[in-house]
Amino acid sequence: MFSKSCEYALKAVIYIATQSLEGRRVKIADVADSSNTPQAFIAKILRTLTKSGIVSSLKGPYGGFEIDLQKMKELKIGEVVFAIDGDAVYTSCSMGLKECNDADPCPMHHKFVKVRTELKSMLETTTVYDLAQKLKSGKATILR
Amino acid sequence: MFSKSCEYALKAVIYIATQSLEGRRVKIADVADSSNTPQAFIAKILRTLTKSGIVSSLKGPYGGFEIDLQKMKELKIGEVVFAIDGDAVYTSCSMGLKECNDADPCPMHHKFVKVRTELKSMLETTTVYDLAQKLKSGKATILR
DNA sequence: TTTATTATGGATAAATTTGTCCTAAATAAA
DNA sequence: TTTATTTAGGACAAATTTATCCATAATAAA
Repeated sequence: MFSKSCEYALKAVIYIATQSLEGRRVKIADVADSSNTPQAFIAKILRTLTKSGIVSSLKGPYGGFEIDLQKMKELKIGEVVFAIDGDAVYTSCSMGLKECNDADPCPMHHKFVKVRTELKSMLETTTVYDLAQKLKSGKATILR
Repeated sequence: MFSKSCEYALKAVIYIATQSLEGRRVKIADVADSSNTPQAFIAKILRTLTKSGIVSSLKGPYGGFEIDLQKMKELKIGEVVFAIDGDAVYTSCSMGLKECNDADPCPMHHKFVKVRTELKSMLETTTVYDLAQKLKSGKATILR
């Protein structure tokens, strides 16, 4: 569904959000440990997320990553997915056709669009804040 | 969503079905041309589909691939997806957790399951015959 | 101002997926 | 039985994704 990079990004963003809720900035090593992702790899992904304005970063001692409360309440997980995987989830054809749309569809198009629309709406309505709450409350996990 | 191999498989199976409806067995080169897939690669995928019993093959002159009418009416596209990509579509966690289920979910689990259930039901109710009809009638394309 | 700390960035490596090529085996027709 | 045709199978190559490593830049505290 999503690339591995994107899966890592989602975990990282949600973890950073939980820590920001507690007023803590988190280091790369922290993120890697707490989201079970390879450190050097998640570091690279975090760069992308920083450039995209999804998280903010600070170098040096007491530095690290954070997401402010206002931001995480507005931030939809779809934006994280888009930052890493682009618009493939929204536009790509289930059979891999370059162009596939209502006017000129592949055989699966109409059925597939229904599912994709539901996915899209899920991604566009779920906020990072929502998910961070679930993680923080212990109702969900990010490890394993 | 699906692997490229799986996309190719779907196109190939639907194409073979349309030809079987016309009473024609199709050669690998045919399938490759008509579904816009690399020949040697689709050949390998067809082997898997043959082993899985999704299509049947015959060697030698006048040989090729086919799917009988009864079979294509029963065959759900989910079976094709499963033959190539395994059960990832049905079971894999959106955040990549090894285990993720109702009892021990990732933060996105409950929302994701809804989408996945819809996808699953689509895959389990759509037959190859349905899609072959769409292609045959010109209401859909498999090229581009 | 120096030092320790932490993100940034680029080069490179490993793993996986995608794609190609060649030979063998089976089959139908002549 | 021989030949042409077509799938089967395995080895190998290219491309992409995932992952690691090391040097640099920025920052806070001493």
